[in-house]
Amino acid sequence: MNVKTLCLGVLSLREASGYEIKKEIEEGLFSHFIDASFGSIYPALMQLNAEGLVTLRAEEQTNRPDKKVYAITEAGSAALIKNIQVLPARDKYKSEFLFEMLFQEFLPPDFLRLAIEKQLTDLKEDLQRITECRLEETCEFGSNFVMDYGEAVLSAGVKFLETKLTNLHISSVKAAQ
Amino acid sequence: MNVKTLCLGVLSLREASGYEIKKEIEEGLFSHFIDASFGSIYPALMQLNAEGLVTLRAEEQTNRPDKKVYAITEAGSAALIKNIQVLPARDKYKSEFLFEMLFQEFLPPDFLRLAIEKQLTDLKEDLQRITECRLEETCEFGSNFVMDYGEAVLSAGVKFLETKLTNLHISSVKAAQ
DNA sequence: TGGTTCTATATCGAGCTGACATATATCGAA
DNA sequence: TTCGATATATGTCAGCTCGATATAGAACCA
Repeated sequence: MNVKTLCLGVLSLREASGYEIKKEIEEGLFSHFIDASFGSIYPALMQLNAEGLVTLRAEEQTNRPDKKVYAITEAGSAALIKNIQVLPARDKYKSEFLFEMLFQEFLPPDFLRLAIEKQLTDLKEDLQRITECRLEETCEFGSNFVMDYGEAVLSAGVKFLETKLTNLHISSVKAAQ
Repeated sequence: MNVKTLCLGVLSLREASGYEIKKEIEEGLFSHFIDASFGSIYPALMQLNAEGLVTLRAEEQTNRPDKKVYAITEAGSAALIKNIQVLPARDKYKSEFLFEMLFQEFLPPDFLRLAIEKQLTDLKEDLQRITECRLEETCEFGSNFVMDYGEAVLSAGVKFLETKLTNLHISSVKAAQ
């Protein structure tokens, strides 16, 4: 699965500019399970346009570069549907946090606590974003599935880390006594 | 966090060849939260060697290319400890599965079930690998933290998907009646 | 008035993946 | 017994992606 298919996915919900696609990926429904940068989105849109899978309409704006609004074509929809009918590749999960935790014996206690608190904040932000997505009633069939899955997994992480933090607190109080 | 730091991390546990590092990343403790290919591991090891962060010993083998065994140096350990004392970047999670689920209204019911079953199998395989890691008593301070976190999150995913599959079954039976 | 953030497009070096090439050993199935 | 698959073992390379950077005006707050 590449950025081109991802763009087709976003454009199948509504037409959008490259900038708006990036925002959808960062803040919207897609944010929990996919990422892409401008450096891959813009070339992908140009290619999709060349292949006839999207159309391009330049929206004039006073004193700004034209907003290039892309819309999916029928061929694009067909390509999307074809691309998603492939057994999904294994999830890819990269976590510097867990890497650092593996070597926590070499970390100063204060830093350890700070790192765990950051991870907790990140997870809670993700959960918050899901809550916001639920309020914006854009709910298709699949979006509830995705949001419920995300909520289940993220909540489990939050619960685990909160317990760990409490234990850390207790043991540091004990050590001080 | 790059592949060089990752290699230092693995080598801090025991000396290993590039091939063995890859295996550790695929099957061992690191598998839950990091990935790297030969195309990045071999160049990383060469660079680390050039920088004096690891040493290289060629182990002769009959009828096979020499096994190049790398070991971390003191400078390497220092570099590792320095590199992990940076607040971790946000977790990166990429899931083709969830992308497909978002558009599940366009998927044939049989494929939908198959995709969910594959995801479930993948998650259970990950859980199984954690169980195996627990048996091999290589447990450092941090490894329990990492394994417990992984178990918490993966179990939540499994539980969610099993419920979904049951519901799918019920609704397809109802539809058949 | 000045600083920060937002809208908006685009490029590019560096890093990484996934596929391929190479070579041998081992082990089960046809 | 032969054939294919899997495992050991190192390495290259095209192509994809990230993250930083460039550009530039708008909006907003202090």
